[in-house]
Amino acid sequence: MKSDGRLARMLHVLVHMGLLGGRETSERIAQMLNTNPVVVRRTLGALRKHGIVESEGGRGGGWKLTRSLAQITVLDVQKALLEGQMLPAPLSSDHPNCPVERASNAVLEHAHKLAEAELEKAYMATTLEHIAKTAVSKV
Amino acid sequence: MKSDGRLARMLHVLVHMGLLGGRETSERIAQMLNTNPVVVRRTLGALRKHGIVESEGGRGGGWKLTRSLAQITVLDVQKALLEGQMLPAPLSSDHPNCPVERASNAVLEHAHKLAEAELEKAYMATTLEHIAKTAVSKV
DNA sequence: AGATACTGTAACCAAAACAGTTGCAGAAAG
DNA sequence: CTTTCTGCAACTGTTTTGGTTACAGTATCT
Repeated sequence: MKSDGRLARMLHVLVHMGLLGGRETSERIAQMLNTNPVVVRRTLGALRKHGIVESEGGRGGGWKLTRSLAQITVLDVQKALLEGQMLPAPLSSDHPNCPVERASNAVLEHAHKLAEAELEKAYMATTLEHIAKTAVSKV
Repeated sequence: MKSDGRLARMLHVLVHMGLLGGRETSERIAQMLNTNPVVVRRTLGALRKHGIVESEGGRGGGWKLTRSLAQITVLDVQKALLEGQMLPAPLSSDHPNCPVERASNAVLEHAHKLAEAELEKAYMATTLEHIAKTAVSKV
């Protein structure tokens, strides 16, 4: 399974933005992430749609958090990045009428729903401020 | 995120094999899954390495379960198909020494471990016989 | 007004993972 | 010694993420 690094990268950069306090350009954020300004705009754009950050064009523009680190949970960020389910069950659809396939799929779906609930619970319980404090205390 | 259909397909076909009782060729299994004999051999090959099925070459050969459906759990099948972790945390590794990145990664890792434990528990609690009975009762 | 410093977005290419396909070597039964 | 199987390598297609280039739009400064 392929891991999608966007969540980790966004957590990383949002915490930095919160700690710095001001507005940051895509260029500077890209340097924080060892990547490209366009990738940053692409990904932060998804967060903007969900009201987590706001952007301003033109000279002196850039990106800023719309609320404090304490008011943003990991789940907020994840939901902004994901279109669909967080942990979709990998079902088969080769024979939709086969009762065996349906029974297998039902088992997988149930298990994934349990795991997803656990993941969501953990994500919801963690704010970006918590991450920031952990990081600072370990410097 | 991309869903890997191998687990669902293998559950499907293993239950069929268990219900039929005998030896099945890659050709017939491929028809059950609407796919190709080579894909079947490739995937069942992973299960053979873990002792879940055995194969015989030559005329009259094919694939057979090594134990009963009641003695195979979904987790057994999943472990046979997966090399690494079941639910790897999608971490970032852009700045390994940055305490913020490390704190973000730690949070993600912890949450995924909880979810993975839940998934593993559900997989371990479900045998293929359970799937077979569910399917048969719903015919 | 016009240069400058930003974002927004489209259009590509690259890499990774799973799936599908062809081709052929090897083995076992008839 | 032919037929019927598996085993395996090699190639292609597809999807998803990431990286890059290019260019249009916008706000600020002089």
